Amino acid sequence: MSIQLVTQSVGDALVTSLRERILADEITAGTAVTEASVATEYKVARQTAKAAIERLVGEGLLERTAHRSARVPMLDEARVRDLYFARGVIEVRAYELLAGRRLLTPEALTAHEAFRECSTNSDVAALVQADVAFHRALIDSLESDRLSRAHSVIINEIRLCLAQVQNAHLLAPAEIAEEHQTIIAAIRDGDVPGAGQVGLEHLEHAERNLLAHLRG
Amino acid sequence: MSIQLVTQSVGDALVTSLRERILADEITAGTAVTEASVATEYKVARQTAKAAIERLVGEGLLERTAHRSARVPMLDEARVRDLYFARGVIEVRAYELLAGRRLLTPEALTAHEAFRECSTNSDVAALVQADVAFHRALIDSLESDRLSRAHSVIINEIRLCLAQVQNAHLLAPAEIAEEHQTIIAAIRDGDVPGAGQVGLEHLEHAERNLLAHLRG
DNA sequence: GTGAGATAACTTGACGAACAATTTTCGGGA
DNA sequence: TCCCGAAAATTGTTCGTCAAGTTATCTCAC
Repeated sequence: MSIQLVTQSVGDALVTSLRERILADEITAGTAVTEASVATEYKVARQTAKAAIERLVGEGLLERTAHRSARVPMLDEARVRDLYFARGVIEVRAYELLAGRRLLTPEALTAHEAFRECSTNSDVAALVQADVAFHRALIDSLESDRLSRAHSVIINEIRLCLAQVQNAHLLAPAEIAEEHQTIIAAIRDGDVPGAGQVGLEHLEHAERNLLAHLRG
Repeated sequence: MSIQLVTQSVGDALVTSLRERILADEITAGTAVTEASVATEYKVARQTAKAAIERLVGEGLLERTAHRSARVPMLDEARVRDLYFARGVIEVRAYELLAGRRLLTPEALTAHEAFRECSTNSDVAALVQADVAFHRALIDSLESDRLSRAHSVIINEIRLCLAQVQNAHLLAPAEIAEEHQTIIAAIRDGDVPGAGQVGLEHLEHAERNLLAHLRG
């Protein structure tokens, strides 16, 4: 048995890099992401750039219509509502299932602690990252590839929204940490409806803040 | 205001055609779907075929690892379990929400009637199609693009499983129609936990039948 | 000056050919 | 029979080209 190496094709690396840059708000919403510009920037063929853009369109991180350049989608109210609604459908049921099994993985608890530690300093990007990691860890606990994948797509698009309002301090870290704690407590107690309820409130809270900032 | 024409690029049409053929079990599991074969079959460039294959891989309808040909994934127990689990997370919560709103669209009711009519004759493919249409209509009632999309991906992969056991009559049409009826009734009555419960049982029923056939 | 229409520039859609890297297949030798 | 190396097949990636559609620009009539 030989030792396995982890390799990555140019195309995969390109997608990864672009995704990171988009989620970091380094590629801002509205600006055109043309196949040619990506190709020259990364010194790859236009075909390769095209393929990467198409994959990101599939993930919802870029938008495009025929014969027009791809753009990072603009943050708008309908989008935020739809994203949080879809996310809620998945997460609420997931938390209920976790509570039913009293299932709290070390990963989830570690992610919770990590968020807590992050919440003392004020680096917004790191905070968003830790928050996402916590929710992702809970979903991953159910060990369903398909569910994790569906959740991940939605979460990434939400990260996009959060990135676009990064400057605004619409996050009260301590409060969020507390809400996370109540979710964990409900799961630990096997409180099925409670886990769904506090999970839902946590999401509604975040959605309200985001919408308020969008209008104000 | 000019009249809008519906056009479709070669690539889109190619994806659509391949998807239909895969879901119709015309492209059987295990057989290689090479870029070259698709290109020559449809008389398109290899790049075009490659892009189409990549999109289908993204949908879970094809599987591929680096430098190896894409194949329709093989039906296996873990896959069925994962698919029905993920589907359940989405549909159960969706039915609860529909019940909470007492929301039954004409489309959903029409789809239910269509399935009923289908259930008298014995065309398995049409039956699967009608069943999928019913569940899709219920999810679409929530009018969330993201949720419908996530659900659609999972449903398509389930259709793949059903296609592979098409010969087996693991469906009791009348029974399924009855279960659909109970879901509708629960939603109409605003019975939130009931809607989730009967929805879950309906899915578990289908999953059990599929798993039993897989082993037997 | 302004608006409409023609024109040019830009961008994507699709194709063909080519070469490298990797996997699979196959045939021959121990 | 089993293993190994060569050949074939397949994907990864690039370049160049043309067509088709979109956006910007410019001109000209009013």
